[in-house]
Amino acid sequence: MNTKAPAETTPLRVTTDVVIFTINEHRLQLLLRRQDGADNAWAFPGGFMGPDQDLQLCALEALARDTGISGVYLEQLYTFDWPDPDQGDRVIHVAFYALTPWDRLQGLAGDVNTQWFPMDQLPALSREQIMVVEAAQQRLVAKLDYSTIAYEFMSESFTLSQLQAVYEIIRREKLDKRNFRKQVLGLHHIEATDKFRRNGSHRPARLYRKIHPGQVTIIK
Amino acid sequence: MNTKAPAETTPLRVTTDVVIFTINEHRLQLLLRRQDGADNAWAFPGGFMGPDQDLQLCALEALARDTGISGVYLEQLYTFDWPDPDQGDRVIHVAFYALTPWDRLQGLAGDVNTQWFPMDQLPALSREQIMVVEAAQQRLVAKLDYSTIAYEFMSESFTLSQLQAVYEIIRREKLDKRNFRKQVLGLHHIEATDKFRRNGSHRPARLYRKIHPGQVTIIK
DNA sequence: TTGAATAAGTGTAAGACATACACTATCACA
DNA sequence: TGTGATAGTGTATGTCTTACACTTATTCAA
Repeated sequence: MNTKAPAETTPLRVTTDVVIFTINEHRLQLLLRRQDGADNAWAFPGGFMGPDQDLQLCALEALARDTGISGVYLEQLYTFDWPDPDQGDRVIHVAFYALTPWDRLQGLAGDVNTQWFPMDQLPALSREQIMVVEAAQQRLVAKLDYSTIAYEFMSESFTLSQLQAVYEIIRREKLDKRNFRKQVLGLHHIEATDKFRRNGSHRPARLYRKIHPGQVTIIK
Repeated sequence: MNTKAPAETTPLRVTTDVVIFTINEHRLQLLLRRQDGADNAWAFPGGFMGPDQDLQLCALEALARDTGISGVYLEQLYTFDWPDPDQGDRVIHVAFYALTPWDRLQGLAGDVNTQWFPMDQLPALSREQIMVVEAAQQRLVAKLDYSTIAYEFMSESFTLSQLQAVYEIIRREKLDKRNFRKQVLGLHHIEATDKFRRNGSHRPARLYRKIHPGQVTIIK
C-alpha cells in the first residue's frame, strides 16, 4: 500500500501470461499461440491489462479469446518483470497457470494459431518464457502432493488407473498400484460410481467421481 | 508473453508492498509506516515502480528508504489489483514479505514514521491490507515446515531453545523439546559451536550456527 | 469353447517416521 | 549449600510408508 502522489509515479504496461496444461497421449502438454506477425515465434495466451480489468479476469478473457477455452482451473503463479523485446522498456508479466482435462477441449473454436506441445517437445522459447514454464511445472509438481489439483485434469468420471497415470506423468515416475489406491481412497475426495469403463480385452475398470467437484483443496 | 501493439495497451501504476516480520518480546511483529499526510493511517513499506527498475530491487530500495533495513530475506508473495482509494483507478500491488532477526535492527535510522506492531495488536488496516498480511502469515507458517526459512529470524548464533521459540510463536503451539531437537539436528542444517549463552541463573545453553548461512533451502 | 492376452483389483508384513513422556545437569543467587 | 530456573538427554508405542504377487473379468482368435 503506497500513497505517494501520482505525479511521482511512472505507469507501466502489465500483461497476464497463461501457461495452460493438459494431459493427452500420456504426456503433459502446453498450449502456445503464434506471436502476431511472427511465423515461428510462440507466446503464451494472455493479454495486456486495462485499468478497469481484474488480473484474474484479464487472464481468463485472454484465454477465451486466444483459445476458446473457459471454465478451467486458474491460479496466479508469479510476477516477472522483463524488458519488452520490441520496445526495450519494462513490462510486468503476471503469470498464471491453468489446467484442463483434454476431453473438454474437443470442438473448441481453437484458433489456427494455437497449438498444443508436449513438454519435452516445446518449440524454441526465450529464456524468460522458459523460466515461466519451469515455474509453472514446479508448482504443479509440488501441488500434486498437498492439494487435490490432479482432479483438474480428470473428466467428470474416471478410473483409478487414469488418475494414477496423471500422477505418474507429472511426477515422471512409476507408482505402486496398491499403495496409490490405498492413499487416494483414504482421503475420501472421490467416491466409486456403479459404472464401469470397458475398453480393450480385459476386465473393465470401475469409474469414480469427485465428491466436491470444482474445488481444489489443500490436503493434510 | 504478449506482443500486441502498444497502442492498444493502457499503462498502469505498479507498486511493491513489503510485509516485513521480525520476532521480538516473544511475539511475531510487523513493520508499518505512517501514510504520508495521514496521522492514523498505516501502510506497508513499498514504492511505485519505474520503467527501469526491477521488482525485487524496487521492494528492497523502498524498504531501505522507509526503514533503513537492508540485507534481509525477501520473497515475492502475490500480486493484487485493487482500486486506488485516492484516485479510483486500478493499482497493481506486487506484495513481498521479508524476515529479519530483531537484533539486526538495532541502531538503524528508523524513521519516526515507522513502527513495529505485534500481529495481535495491529492498528486499523484496510480490507486489502489485511488480505496481504494474512497471505504473508500463511506463507510463513507453510514455509516453516518445508524450508529453512526459520533461520532468517535468528542471529548468527543461537540456542536451540531460541529456535524452538521461533517455531512456537509462528505456529502458535507448544512443541516437545526432545522431538524438536531430534528433528532439527537430524536435518544437518545447523552445527554446534563451542560457545555457550549464559543468561540467568541456570545451566548455560549451547550456541549453534547455520552451516550454510544466507541460504533458504527446501527441505524433503 | 477354450486358451491367451491384457489391464483391474486386492492384503500383508517390515521398516521408517512421529509422538508421548520424566528425569538429571549446570548455573546464579540468597 | 539449598533453591529456582532453564538446558539437555533416550526409549517405547503408534502411525504412516513401502515393497511385493496373485486372482479376476473381459476380448479375441484359434
